[in-house]
Amino acid sequence: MAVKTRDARPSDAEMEVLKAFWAHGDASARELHDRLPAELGWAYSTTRTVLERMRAKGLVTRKAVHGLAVYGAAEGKVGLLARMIRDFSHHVLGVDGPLPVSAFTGSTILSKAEIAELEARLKDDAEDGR
Amino acid sequence: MAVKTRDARPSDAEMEVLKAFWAHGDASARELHDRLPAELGWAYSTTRTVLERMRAKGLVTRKAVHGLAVYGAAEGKVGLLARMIRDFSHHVLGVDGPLPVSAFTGSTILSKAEIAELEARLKDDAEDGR
DNA sequence: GTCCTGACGTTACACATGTAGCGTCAGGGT
DNA sequence: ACCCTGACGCTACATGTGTAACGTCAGGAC
Repeated sequence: MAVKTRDARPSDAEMEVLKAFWAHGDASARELHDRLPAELGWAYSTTRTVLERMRAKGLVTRKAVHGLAVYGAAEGKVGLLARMIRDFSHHVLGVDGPLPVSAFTGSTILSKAEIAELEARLKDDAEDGR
Repeated sequence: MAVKTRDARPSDAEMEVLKAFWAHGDASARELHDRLPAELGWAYSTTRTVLERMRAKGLVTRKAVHGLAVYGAAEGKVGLLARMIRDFSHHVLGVDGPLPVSAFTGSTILSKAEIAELEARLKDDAEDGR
């Protein structure tokens, strides 16, 4: 519970990586690269650099499995998205109060249950993240 | 209607400027600077630089009024926000279809009418902005 | 034992962004 | 006529981001 994954705002490229982790779980750099959408057109080295930077920022974790480096998202999808949504709403839309997430029903990366959880979080912790 | 204000995604700092324009209308660099929230702590020169970069990107317009440079938002609040929301939703949340904006009712920078318009736009043009 | 291959770490480089200073020129005050 | 002030244009510089190559080392192929 003492996860102090405080801020760390993922960039666009980083979001792609996170989505891949959320969708298919932890992976080695090579596996991750292979599962990233081909449209990105990244070179393998690009994938690795992005990954390494994310590790530096604490966005992904890394553990050695039989000597192979395996990465994974450091923070859960819902938690991170809650923060990002709050940020966006506040800062771009000027919305302050708790906002209904009813809007995101069509999400391809969130299940019904996750949306419910997301809603709960957005309603909840509005006064802690620095 | 041939406004081709295509993309141009405003950064955080740029959003501050746009919000100021939307809230109080066109202004000279000095006026704009004075009306920006003091919490930003920008130096006047910073305001001017941001403004100039925005002009380069086509985010703001500039006209000389009696020799004084007066700037203004190039694109309407609703239009720009519609694009930003679509972007965010798609890219961060993986939402594709038309999304209900019902969520943004608490916005301090959007009126009821504007939210309605926003909703219309989000529903509408989903296939043009390259 | 030698060599190839793939994983790793390190470094590079261009452009965006946040933040700000310097030099110049014109108009108004005295 | 001269100087001050403010507006403008340019330049600067650190950090973030997108994108990628180079060099090294270990384990398996032969």
